[in-house]
Amino acid sequence: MNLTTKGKYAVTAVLDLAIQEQADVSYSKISEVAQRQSIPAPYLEQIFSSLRKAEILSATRGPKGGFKLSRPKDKIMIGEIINAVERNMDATQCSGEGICNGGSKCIAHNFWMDFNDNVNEFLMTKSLDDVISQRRGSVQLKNEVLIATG
Amino acid sequence: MNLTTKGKYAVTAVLDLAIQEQADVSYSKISEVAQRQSIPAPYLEQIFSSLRKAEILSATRGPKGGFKLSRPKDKIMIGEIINAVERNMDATQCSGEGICNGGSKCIAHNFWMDFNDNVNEFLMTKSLDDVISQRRGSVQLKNEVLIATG
DNA sequence: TATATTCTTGACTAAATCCATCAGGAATAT
DNA sequence: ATATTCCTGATGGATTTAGTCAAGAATATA
Repeated sequence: MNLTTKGKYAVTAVLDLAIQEQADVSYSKISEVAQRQSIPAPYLEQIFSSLRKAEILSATRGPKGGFKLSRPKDKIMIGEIINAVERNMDATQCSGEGICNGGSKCIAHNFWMDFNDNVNEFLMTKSLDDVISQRRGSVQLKNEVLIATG
Repeated sequence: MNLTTKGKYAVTAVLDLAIQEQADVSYSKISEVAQRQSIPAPYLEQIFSSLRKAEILSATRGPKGGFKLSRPKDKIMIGEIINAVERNMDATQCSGEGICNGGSKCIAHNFWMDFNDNVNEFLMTKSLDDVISQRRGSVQLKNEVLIATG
């Protein structure tokens, strides 16, 4: 599994756009976002390019142009952002193909599949809105009911 | 966050030792484990060295020597193994120090902390025994009650 | 229309990290 | 003694990461 600076920058930058949207700013320039979030601007250029291709952001060129979210902030999941810019979020050694020990599954294969499920469940159920609102434990997982004990 | 071949080899190799133990084999040689699990032997040497220092494995030298688990297999958690050999399993950009945006916390900081908690909870509640027994959903998480709906 | 502005694309690079290999030494069983 | 096995540290090639840079295309505005 891989979660690099690139993916973290991506999440931070998209969160920035979501916050701008809350403040009624529609388009933000790369240079603005880069400065606010301490991200190298030319690097953010690359990252936003991927996010636009993944239809998470939309862009217009020229003066007053920039980037904005392509969907409401409760409809964009953190996992989407990461998948758009990261190379490989799979934990299995064999990319899920089950050939991790000489053509067959290694003894840890199913464990890493479960781990993948866990990570994906977490990342795909957290929206930009959830993160901005600092909501914790607000997501009701499949087959589970949350009961406060403290 | 980082989960590399090294960490995956480590988990596989320790699972191998746990399975050997079940078959009443006490000590296994590096070369044996390496061959069974398709892991380069000199690399596994490095890995086992770290695991011994972390007191997950114990070793004896000489003929009939080798490695074995230092504890029962239900008392060794997968997360321990990974922590012993991987460089950095922290997802925050600032190693948790809260200096990810010019001295203060970036807007994604708390999210990555939650993500860390999620991953650690998963990895630290799965023992070698759990994985070998293919148990799924057997772990009751804090503040949660599992209720089958299907 | 001219111009400044902003995204768009692709090539490029230094540094870091990963994934090992290898050699020589130390301990131990027989 | 000797063979066996772990122990340690140095080394190195390949890959990936984390950016930089330059030239071009689209757009708003005067």
